[in-house]
Amino acid sequence: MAAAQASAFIRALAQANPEPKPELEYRDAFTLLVAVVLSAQTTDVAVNKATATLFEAAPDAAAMARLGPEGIAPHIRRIGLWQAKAKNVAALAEQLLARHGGEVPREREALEALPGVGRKTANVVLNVAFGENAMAVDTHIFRLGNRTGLAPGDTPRAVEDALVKRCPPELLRDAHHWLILHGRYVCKARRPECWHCVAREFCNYPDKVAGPTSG
DNA sequence: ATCCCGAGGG
DNA sequence: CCCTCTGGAT
Repeated sequence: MAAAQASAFIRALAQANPEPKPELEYRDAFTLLVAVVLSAQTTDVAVNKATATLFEAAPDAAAMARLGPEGIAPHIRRIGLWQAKAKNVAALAEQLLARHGGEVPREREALEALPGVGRKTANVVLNVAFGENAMAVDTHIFRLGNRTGLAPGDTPRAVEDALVKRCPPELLRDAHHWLILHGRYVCKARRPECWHCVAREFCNYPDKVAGPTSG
């Protein structure tokens, strides 16, 4: 897909969603970071429920560190991998205090050095919370990038690089939400619903699904 | 059965 | 590259 077509693809999503409602509701760096750390192999809805009570008990790194794994666990028992995540989040809060004055660092290296934080989580925080030139690639965006031709690549990193290169810079931040929501609800893994896709005319997917009964 | 906004370790 | 950690929705 040419660069111009990639821009048109993303602009079509933008026009359809002037005020995108993110699945994970947080834009503040600390709450977003914790929410994303909790989100592996779990639905966004479950994470939002868990974090609602968790952040009431511990709205910042200091409070979260005080809570500790045993204090965190009861809030997140309904989500997958909660035992490891309770430890990670507690350790994460402690390191934020010990090494970053209780704030979330803005540097990729510092972010990825935190327990439970890999490249994907770091990219979400860099992009969504800090507005940096980064793009997180999850399973949805990976699939969408390849299927549509928007950002092809055989590794998440390759898809990431293609997206950062092709997305208009001023749209990069919100594109994260647009793409992930589009991947979840329209360009789905099993039955992509091409018949009401707003970017259909810019998509290279060869077998565009015609209607609900054809998939 | 299969999937979900992964990271860490072998 | 592979595996494991884990629960809930569909």
